Amino acid sequence: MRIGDAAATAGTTPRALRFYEQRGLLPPPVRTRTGQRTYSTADVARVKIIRELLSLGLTVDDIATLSDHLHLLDGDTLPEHTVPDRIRLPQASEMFRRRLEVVDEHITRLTRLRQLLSVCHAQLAETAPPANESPDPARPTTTA
Amino acid sequence: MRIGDAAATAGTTPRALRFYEQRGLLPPPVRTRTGQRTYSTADVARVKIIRELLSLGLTVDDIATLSDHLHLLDGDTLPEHTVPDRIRLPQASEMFRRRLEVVDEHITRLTRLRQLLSVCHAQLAETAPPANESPDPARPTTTA
DNA sequence: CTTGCATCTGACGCATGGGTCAGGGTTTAC
DNA sequence: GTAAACCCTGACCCATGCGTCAGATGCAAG
Repeated sequence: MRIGDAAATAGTTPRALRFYEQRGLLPPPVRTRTGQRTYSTADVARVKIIRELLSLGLTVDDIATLSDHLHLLDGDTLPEHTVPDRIRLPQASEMFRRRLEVVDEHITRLTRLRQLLSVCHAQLAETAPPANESPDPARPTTTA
Repeated sequence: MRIGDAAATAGTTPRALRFYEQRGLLPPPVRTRTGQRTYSTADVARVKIIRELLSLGLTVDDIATLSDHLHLLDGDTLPEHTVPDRIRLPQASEMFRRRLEVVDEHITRLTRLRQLLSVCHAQLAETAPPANESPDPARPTTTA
């Protein structure tokens, strides 16, 4: 599978795959002797995971730090590629901790923002002719 | 009050104030006849609100759209400056609705991410020699 | 063999929220 | 009166996550 198909299958673009590779999110893929990248379905799966993590708010650098442990997620079965060292494990663990803190903080902030927006919205509805309003959707759908 | 003091009082920099002004978050301030900007305490209050909203994740453009309604928040008492029209009210209301949706979505995503991180962290702790771990911080501190 | 799409590398572009000069006037303090 | 500190505008710089072009090959089809 060459880069175009791989990218399409993963729901992204060739450019993104090269970018991920360059930034260490993806192992350097097997090349044909003429230099064309070839990807396996495992590679594609990994790309999907990467996209998921990005969409969740992790940065490229975060994911690069994690790249040797991505197999902990879903069906990703790619071998570790950059470093086999256990030395970075505590570091990764630290990163998780810090990330968790940041995420918790974000959630807190967003919850406050939500409240604020909803107050503004309500006040606006009072002073303005009611156009088309949705009844206050109460609290965030923490259904996840 | 000139720009330096105003910025310092609001906890930011002169550059930021000029930037907010340029992007329509702040009304063009009164100038001395030599062209220096002067700010009132109301202006400063508004800057604080702007910073709060930014820190909550609103973009500059969002806040610009809201700028005529910022007085709904806190003690902001600046007059509306760009448009007195009521025409944009429904639009602003729409914006609030959409923003609320986006925020809710973010909260949902972040909550998922949080869970994911916490799983990874736990698995890492299993396979790795326990260096220095914090006991799983459970759920986001929704203390706000 | 030739056409035409896919791929290669390298480099510059975009939006965000400002930081940081550069080159020149203003205000304040001694 | 003169230096220090502040302010002015305009312009370029940073990191992120790619998009987009340019010029050169590669590959599959007729």
